[in-house]
Amino acid sequence: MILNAAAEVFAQHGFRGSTTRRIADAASVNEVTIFRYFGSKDALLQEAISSSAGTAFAHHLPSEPVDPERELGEWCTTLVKHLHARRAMTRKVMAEMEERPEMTPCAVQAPARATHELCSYFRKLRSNGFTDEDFDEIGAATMLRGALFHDAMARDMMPDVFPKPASKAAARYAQLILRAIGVRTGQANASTPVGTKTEPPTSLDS
Amino acid sequence: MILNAAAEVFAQHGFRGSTTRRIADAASVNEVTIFRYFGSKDALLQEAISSSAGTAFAHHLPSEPVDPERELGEWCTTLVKHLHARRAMTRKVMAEMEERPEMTPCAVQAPARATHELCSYFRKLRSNGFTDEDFDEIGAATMLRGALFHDAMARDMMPDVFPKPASKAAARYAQLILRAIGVRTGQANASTPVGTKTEPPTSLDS
DNA sequence: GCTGTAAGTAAGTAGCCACTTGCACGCGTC
DNA sequence: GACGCGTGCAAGTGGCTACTTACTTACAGC
Repeated sequence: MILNAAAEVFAQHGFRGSTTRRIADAASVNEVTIFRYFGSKDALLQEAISSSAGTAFAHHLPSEPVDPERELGEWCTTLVKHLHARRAMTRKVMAEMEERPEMTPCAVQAPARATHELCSYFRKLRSNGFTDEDFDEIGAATMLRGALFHDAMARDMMPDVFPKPASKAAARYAQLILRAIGVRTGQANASTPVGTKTEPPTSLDS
Repeated sequence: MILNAAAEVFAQHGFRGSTTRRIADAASVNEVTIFRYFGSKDALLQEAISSSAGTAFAHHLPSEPVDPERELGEWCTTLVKHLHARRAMTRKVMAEMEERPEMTPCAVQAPARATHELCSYFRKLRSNGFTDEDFDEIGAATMLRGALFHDAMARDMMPDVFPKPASKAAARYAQLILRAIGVRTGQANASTPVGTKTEPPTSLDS
């Protein structure tokens, strides 16, 4: 399908690098077919990107918290996987924002929804007595989302400065944010599990 | 100066959008001069980017913590300003990483140093008795850096989901991470200051 | 005044780009 | 078998791009 091919080529090469020839090759159609269907490269990529961004993140936080550490940990882990799978596309859209601002609105909806969901979960935590602190849920939600976003986007550029293993990092961020808003978590605070010890931070640049 | 002009054009338009003509115009020199000096567009941009990334982040955390909330808050605030000022360049470098991996190494040094500095500050906090928890300092440092990075990169794309005002967000992240690692902070936990109340999160999508 | 050097100017080359045109082929319908 | 329809193919257009060449101008030191 042409749209999928266009989205993949865009994720790899960005707007200017997504030549109609490359997209046609990736979609195994003739270059002319693209213009017959979509009229122009701009229209094709616009549609490809928004249809690709439309693929929503399905996993939801429970409406009534039961085991915050587990629930939030799982949610964060799947969200990071989702973000990581789309990191190439996200990077390109963010880089192209200044030149092509018409791309952004669709790309922004998903993260906005996620932050919103986090906010109301945090509020539920407070109203259900998991914490008695009067914390700022927007700040906490944004901070957690920031950590997840950063991990998904930047880990492959500089793997040395991220907590390992990658599969457990998201749960650790979740634990930290729960502690920050005064929710008691099971273990002390995520000391490194035995056998997968992270190297001492003094050797970061090795 | 040609290098500065090239860095600016690249930050605005990315690699493929940085035509030698554009750079020459921005630098107010003749296009041919560029080739006489640098030989090729690739060489010019490579040099421009690494020289621009070389501008280090000067502000340092104290080697002996005294007032963690203030010290860390100020450090985070200036770091976010620094990241924010360079956000266009950072976005482009990240987007171009897959196609031009030779750009990344220089862009990665600064954030690695910052994380490293955070780590040792956190360790000092523990050894100096500001907290008695056995927290994972790499996780905490990365989380904080992630929040700052995310704020600097994404706030202008989706300002609605970030804590306001922007100038105080960094200090709030700092407060949250301190709470997460068990350091007592002055006020409860950053309830919104009177008069700049953030809107209720239910109206996020308005 | 001569010379070397740094810079500008004008023109051109070869290649890629988005996009267009015209024509051919195959396939299902009536 | 005529028709419409979807698609492929070949070729071409005008514009941009990196980069080159050949020549000119301006200035500084001797």
